[in-house]
Formats: sequence, C-alpha cells, structure tokens
Amino acid sequence: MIPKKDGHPHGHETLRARGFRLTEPRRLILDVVRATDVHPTAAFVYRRVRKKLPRVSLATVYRNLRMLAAEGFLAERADAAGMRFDGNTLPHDHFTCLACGRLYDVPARADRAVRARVATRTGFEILNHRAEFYGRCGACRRQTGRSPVKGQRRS
Amino acid sequence: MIPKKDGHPHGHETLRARGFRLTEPRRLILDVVRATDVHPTAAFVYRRVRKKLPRVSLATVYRNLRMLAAEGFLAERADAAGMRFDGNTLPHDHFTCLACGRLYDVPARADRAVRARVATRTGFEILNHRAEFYGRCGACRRQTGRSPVKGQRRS
DNA sequence: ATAGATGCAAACTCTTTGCAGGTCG
DNA sequence: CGACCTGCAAAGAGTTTGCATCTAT
Repeated sequence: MIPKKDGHPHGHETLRARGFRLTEPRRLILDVVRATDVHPTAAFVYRRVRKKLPRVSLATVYRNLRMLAAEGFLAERADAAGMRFDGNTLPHDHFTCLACGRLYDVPARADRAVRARVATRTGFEILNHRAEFYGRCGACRRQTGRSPVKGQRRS
Repeated sequence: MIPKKDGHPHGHETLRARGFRLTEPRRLILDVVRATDVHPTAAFVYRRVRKKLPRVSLATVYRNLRMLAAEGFLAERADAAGMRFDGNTLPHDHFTCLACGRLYDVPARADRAVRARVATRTGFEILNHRAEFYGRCGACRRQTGRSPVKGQRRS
C-alpha cells in the first residue's frame, strides 16, 4: 500500500551512515519486511531470507528485527501470538478482519482534534495515537455467513 | 475508573446461567481482574489469588482467564511482553505512558464519523474500533527530563 | 452421580543470550 | 586489522496440555 522502492525514508545507505554494517543477512531481512504488507512474524522473515541465504540463523533474524525496529527502520507490533514487524514506518492505522484474521494498513487520519480532546480530559500529554479497526474485509463480506474465528494461521 | 460493584453486566450469576460452575478459583480470578485497573497479566492474577487460595495453580488461572475472555466476562489484550486482561468490558480507549509504561483507560469516543469514513475508503465493514494513545501521564509530566524508556516492570 | 474443574508436571512456542569463529569497512 | 556481526546451541519466559483427582450442582 506504500511504495517500497528506494528513496525510502531510511534506505540502505542510512544504515551505513549510522555506523551499522550492511551485511547480507541484514540487508535481506530489511528487504523482506519492506517487500510485503502482511506484517510478518520473525518466523516468516526467517523462511523468506533462508531461500536466498540458507545458512542464516533465526537468532540473526531476531537480532536484526529488534535492532532495525529500535533504530526506526521498521515498526514493531504486539499481537496475541507474538511480535509482528512492519516496513511501513509512516503513521497509519490498522484494520483486522475478524473473519480471515488478516491485518490491513489504513492511511492515518490526522486527527488533531481527537488528541486535543483526550489531552484536555485526562491531563496527559499526547505524543502519538493510532486507531485499530475491526470488522470484515472486502473478500470476506462476499462470502456471507462466514463467521468470525479466533485462531488463524500466522504468517 | 469504572465502578466494579456487582450489578456488573456479567455478574457471578451470569456465569452459572451459562452453564459454568462457580468454583472458588474461578470466582477469585474474576474478582481480582475486576478489582484492579492495572490490566493485569496472568502472573499478577496468580499472585493475588494465591493469597486467598494458596493451592491454586497457574494453569487454572490461565484456563479461566482464557475462558472468561472468550465468554465476554473479561477483555484480553496483547502487549509486547504477553497477554493482559481487563475487567472493563465497556468500549474504551487506552493511553500508554512512554515514560513509566503504565496503561490507562480512556473513556471511548463514540466516533461514528471515523468509522464511516474508513468504511467508505476501504470497502471494509467496520464493526468496532479503538484508539491507542501514547505520551506522558500527569505524574511523569511533573518529573521533567524523565526520558521515555523501553523496558518496564510488568504487573 | 457425573460432567466439569482443578493441581501438578511436562511439553510447547516464541524469543533471547553466550560464545567461538567469520566478515565488513 | 579490529570492531562488529553471525551461526549454533542452550537457556528463558510465557502459555498450554495430559491426566488423575476432586467438586459443584
């Protein structure tokens, strides 16, 4: 949903500029996350990277995902079954389909008013916010009668 | 933040009415979650319940939390370090303090307009939505200079 | 009486860490 | 060459499950 070509806000060059090495595993891990919009798990990234670099270890995938997220190259998101990563670091909301379990990005609303209202009512300083939507996606709406389920396969 | 007295939307009677036994562990587990607003982890509930019922097992706590959530007596929430539970089943938003890590409830906004806008733009059927706010809570604002941290103690 | 719930211990899954050896710059 | 990074294996944390026993109804 967001173009993934380079000229990305944090391209490969930026990694080097910040003193990180641009190793093969690291480059592939970053590319895999950025090349998909499924909000992949570490296991998903591992499987993908292994196709091009069969000797990569799961530990390296975890170490890099964590590091890349901490440095702002990726976004990190907790989910009932573990951590998921997102190459889209622009502010955006999420839609979870209760029928198929898929997680979609939704462009962010610039809701200044909402933040201001909450800040006033609570006395908190609001630095950021994000909305989570739940419902049925286009594909699932067409399959009427499909009932929401709880356990889905993970990516 | 929400009154926890009985006359709760799903009181103890409702459990029985739905064919579940009202056992001592189960009753205590439900009460512990409802009596706090810290969005407790399973371990927190376990510790609390054990004070009154020292022989309770962690497995029982997990089984009941999962069952009570599935049946709508509690809400369930994923977080970077695992699952958290919430006795407040009314729709509400959340505020996470980036300085101290505490999670606060924020009364829900009835934002019909937001849902309608997203539904129109995406073609999804929106059944529910919730907002997540991030910033600094009142207590932390007073301690100026306190910088946001990543790892906090869990409840 | 009996279906359902419990306690215990073992199993499972996801994630992190220690360390010896490899590699980017 | 040297700091950083990797693969491997083992350890950790959180959660689930099998089973014999117990208990609410």
